Amino acid sequence: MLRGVNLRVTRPRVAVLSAVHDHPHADTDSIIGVVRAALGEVSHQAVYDVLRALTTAGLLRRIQPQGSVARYEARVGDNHHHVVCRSCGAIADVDCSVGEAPCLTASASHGFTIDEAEVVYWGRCPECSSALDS
Amino acid sequence: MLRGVNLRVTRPRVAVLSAVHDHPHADTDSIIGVVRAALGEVSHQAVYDVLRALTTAGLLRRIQPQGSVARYEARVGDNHHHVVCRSCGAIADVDCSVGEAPCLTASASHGFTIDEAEVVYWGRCPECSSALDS
DNA sequence: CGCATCTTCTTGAACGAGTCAAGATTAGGG
DNA sequence: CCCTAATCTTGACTCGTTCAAGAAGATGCG
Repeated sequence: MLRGVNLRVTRPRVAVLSAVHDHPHADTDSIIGVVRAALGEVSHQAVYDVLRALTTAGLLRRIQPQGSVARYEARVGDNHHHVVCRSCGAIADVDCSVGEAPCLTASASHGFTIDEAEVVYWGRCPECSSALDS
Repeated sequence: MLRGVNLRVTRPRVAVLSAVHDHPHADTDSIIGVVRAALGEVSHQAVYDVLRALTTAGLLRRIQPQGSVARYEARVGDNHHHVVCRSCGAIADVDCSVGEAPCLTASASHGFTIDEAEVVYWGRCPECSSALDS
């Protein structure tokens, strides 16, 4: 999998990759924690580095809703979006609601060449919703 | 306008508000610059404070595409979205392409109560597009 | 108009995510 | 097995943003 994108196979890389697979939408700190649990001491720099390398290679996707730190997920290339909870910051996946490329045709694009539409739904997760009612 | 939302009318506030009106999508630093040009010395803290107050009051909207610092705009409540240039970071407004509330109906919302859909289009602005061709 | 009060601004320090840089390690090809 | 270039470690540092304490200013009332 790493070889498929011309990257050397190192222990930190394998660990980061499986960490993200096992913990979708995890922030960098959590990933560092998981990786350290698996490998022992690993520098945060290495994790940042690996995350960037994998993101650039297209194996990971970086998401960063407002007011949150960077998070990573392994689902790539399937054009899905995210729901973010306004109170607790939980993130869930949402499949594209209107076909293959949702809203990709902006009405007035000002001459921009658009290649991607990113959608973030804001609301409250079930837990926070019911917590508000009580 | 400020009184309408129960905020005291101070020189920094007026200056910030008109700065954002005149410079849509400006980042905080630019706003500080504009405000200082108008008023003389103003602390960055005051600007941050005012921006937050106005955002909370609903007079401004804060946007923050990935890899960019916070930006503010005065168009609120009309459900429009943004195109962001991948190379130079320029931002332009895009009216909602599919009616009042675009994509607001996610297919599988995981029980989330959704109240807003935020759309960011990624691409290249006319300048950067042609710069790439040459 | 002047005063009391509470909000807002100034000053200065602190925080945290992320980045930069230099040198030690290590994976992979020959 | 060895060489070379990519990768990891260590540690310092940047930059946007926030926190805190005290001074200044706006608003309402007499």
